[in-house]
Amino acid sequence: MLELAILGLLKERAMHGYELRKQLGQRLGFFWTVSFGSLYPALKKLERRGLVEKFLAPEETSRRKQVYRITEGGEREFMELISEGASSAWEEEKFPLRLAFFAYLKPETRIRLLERRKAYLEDKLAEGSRSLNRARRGRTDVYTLSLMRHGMDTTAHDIAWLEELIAIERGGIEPAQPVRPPPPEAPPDAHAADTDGTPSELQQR
Amino acid sequence: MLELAILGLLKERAMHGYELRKQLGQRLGFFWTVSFGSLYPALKKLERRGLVEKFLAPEETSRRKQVYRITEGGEREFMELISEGASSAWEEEKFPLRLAFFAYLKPETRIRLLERRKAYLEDKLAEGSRSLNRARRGRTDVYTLSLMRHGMDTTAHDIAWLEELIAIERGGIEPAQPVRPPPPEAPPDAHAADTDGTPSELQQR
DNA sequence: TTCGTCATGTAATGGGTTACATGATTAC
DNA sequence: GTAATCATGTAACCCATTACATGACGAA
Repeated sequence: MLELAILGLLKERAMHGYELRKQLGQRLGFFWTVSFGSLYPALKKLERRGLVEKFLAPEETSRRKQVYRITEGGEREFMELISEGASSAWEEEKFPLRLAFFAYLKPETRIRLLERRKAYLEDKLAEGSRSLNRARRGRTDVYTLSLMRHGMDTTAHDIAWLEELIAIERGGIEPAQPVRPPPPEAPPDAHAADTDGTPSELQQR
Repeated sequence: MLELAILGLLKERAMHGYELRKQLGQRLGFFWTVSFGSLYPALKKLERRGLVEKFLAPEETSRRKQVYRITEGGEREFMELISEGASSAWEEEKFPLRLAFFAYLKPETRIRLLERRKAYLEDKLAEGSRSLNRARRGRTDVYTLSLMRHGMDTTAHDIAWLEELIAIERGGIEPAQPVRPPPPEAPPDAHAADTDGTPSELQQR
């Protein structure tokens, strides 16, 4: 989970740990936040595996920022993780993360994943409705019933959202536009790092 | 988390591990499922702490079912866990579980918890809208944007649901009605007066 | 007699968190 | 000069999971 997120963000541009976490918070904060206690070790582990590499920003900035950049192996790993990634139980938690990097996938793959997720939620919904009936026959308390109903509402809403996304994909509206990583590599201007990590130069120039 | 769930279920009636898991799946399956690999050890741990106790169903069933019953200490622990339970980050995951046992709480406590949760979600929503604006200014890809919007929609929906629950509580409609354990339940000789001090005095109104 | 489901457990591992420690830089 | 926030890290733990092992019981 964390690894996918890190690789995905580093794919856009090189960053140091602290910034990585900030970005994560801004983009996926709704579903997901990481603590430094897991971020830094994860970064080290990725480095040992050769999926990311440090490129210490030169003299300029004297502080010990550990700026990381994704390697080719990392790019490969990222693609594998995101397009299939031996994941299971269709993605209860992980799905949003995957979606956040959808722009890097081919349209067919996107559709396939969206459909898969949809099928999973539909199953869950069906199972939920069986449970709800059972619960109604027994005398389940109001709170549990309300909880079940709300869960089902939410799931139905999620399904509708997926359908919308699928329709857009199929409509070929092709809204995708991956953020392009800065040309081959750009160690020299590491100091160009913005003052506050806000996505001012998050795009291609 | 698991402990609260176990205690809550055992409060209704004595059960063995396998059954506990089934119940859990039926009632909270929408949010939550447990594996045996965590259930059994948790049960043992609770027993060591004296919060539940085994009462091997006599000769009758010869199989080695380990039937557990909640103790008085367990009841106390349960109440503590559910009404405050040093929980943090208002309950992202844990809240539904808490709600499932709301019937055991006093109306004021219920309202307090609902309000707290609501406030938390409102904060989150506000923070989300800040993130969304920021994201829109930079050129964030459509998928991330859609994800953010969907997350906010869902949260808004959750808030509305909480408001509804709060209104019901305040309306004094008092729908609460803890599941009462079916009389004596177990084989004839469950002795010990009754399964345990349970909801009879729970529903003080 | 074989299959499904009931029933209990352990060992290894995963994937994160909290709390702590340390220090540089910036803004007031 | 002091507080906030930037920045990195480690150690101890938590809470669960997967995979495995074992076996009883009922039904086809």
